[in-house]
Amino acid sequence: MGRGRIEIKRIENSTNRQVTFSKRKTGIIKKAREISVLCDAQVYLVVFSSSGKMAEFCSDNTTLSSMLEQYQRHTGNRIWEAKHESLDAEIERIKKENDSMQIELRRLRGEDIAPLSPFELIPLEETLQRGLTSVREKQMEYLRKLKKTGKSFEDENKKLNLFLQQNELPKNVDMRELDQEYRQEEKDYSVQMPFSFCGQPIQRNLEESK
Amino acid sequence: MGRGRIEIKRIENSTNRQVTFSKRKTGIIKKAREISVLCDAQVYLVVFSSSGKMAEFCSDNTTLSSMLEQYQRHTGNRIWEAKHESLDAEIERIKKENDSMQIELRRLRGEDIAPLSPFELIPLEETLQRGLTSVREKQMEYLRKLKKTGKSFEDENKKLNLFLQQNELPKNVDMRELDQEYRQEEKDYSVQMPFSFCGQPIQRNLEESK
DNA sequence: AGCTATTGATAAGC
DNA sequence: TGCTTATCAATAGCT
Repeated sequence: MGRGRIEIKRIENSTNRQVTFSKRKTGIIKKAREISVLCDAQVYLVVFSSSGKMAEFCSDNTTLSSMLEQYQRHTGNRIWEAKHESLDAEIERIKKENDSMQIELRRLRGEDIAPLSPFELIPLEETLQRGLTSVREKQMEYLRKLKKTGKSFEDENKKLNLFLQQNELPKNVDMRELDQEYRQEEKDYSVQMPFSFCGQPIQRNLEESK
Repeated sequence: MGRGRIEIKRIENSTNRQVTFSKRKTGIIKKAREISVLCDAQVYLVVFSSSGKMAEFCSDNTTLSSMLEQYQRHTGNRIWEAKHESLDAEIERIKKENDSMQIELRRLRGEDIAPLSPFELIPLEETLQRGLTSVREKQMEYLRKLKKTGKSFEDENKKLNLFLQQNELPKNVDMRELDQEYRQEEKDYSVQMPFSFCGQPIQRNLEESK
């Protein structure tokens, strides 16, 4: 239907293709409207050109969603079910990951270890020991840096007290005393000495030396 | 286009309407195929006749779902997205939970603690210390139970060696010697003594006492 | 379902 | 894109 018949195959000239798309798009949408009016039919049509332009037609008194519901009722297909399922699967996967992390976290905190066998306790203990060693190493590093810069310990002490107050921990600890403690114990702090104030003996020592 | 032009309005004669639907349905689907091939376009078309018959066309290399996704990307409309939004939100929530657990786990293992301030190290250390205490308490419990039941230590020793072998840890440790060690240190094991064999001095002791 | 006169869509050109 | 026009395609009405 035009000046010469054309073969129905991809139009290679891009400009030509676009022009034809534009014309035929108008045509097919007109056809869609006509059949919907003439035959009292429900019609939905979308077209995307190769360059990404979109055009749609939806018959009056209908929406795309109602159309899709009808489609599903008719075919039994589940259009969005596929995506739904993949989302469900991902949730399942992440939840599992979550659970195992939760369990490991609790065990590292020493909770829920009752059902563990002695053989399971060993790697747990080692992990904790390594973590503790690493943390204390880091703490020593801070202490050494503080000493080196010669920065006033008083400022740090104030900050520390503020922090301890906020965290409901023992107050009035002097950083210099802490440092003294550490210098005595530095040789094997990594395994033996807790840096924080969770042990009674250490707290007593600090208070006595005030 | 036929024997006389027709007005585009609902065809009242039901039979006629169905006939026209059938003919035009064929026509519009042909048009749909043509535009999709000629213009390399993606096309989706559904029609429902007033009597409930359905026909659809979907261009090659596409599916209705992919079409709809494209539609949504284009229009920003949410067709089925409402149903998925809650799932997406849950995934987001769990992932966040996951991330923070991951971070805490790594810190408890002593990894990624470089950016932590001294004040952040303190509660971390306390948690580790508590965990370690708890784990060692549990280990002592097992040792006490073993002693009480009078069960042969040899069996346990074999099991332990097997385990250590599998985990590439020091071998040939006798549970009885371990127990000796612990009895000496039991009073303050919870803070001081590692149960496992990560410290050189302890290993030497074990070997010396053999 | 076919047939065909007739209108409708559109390819090519501007 | 929009308009024009020569042509081909779709289809209304009939059988």
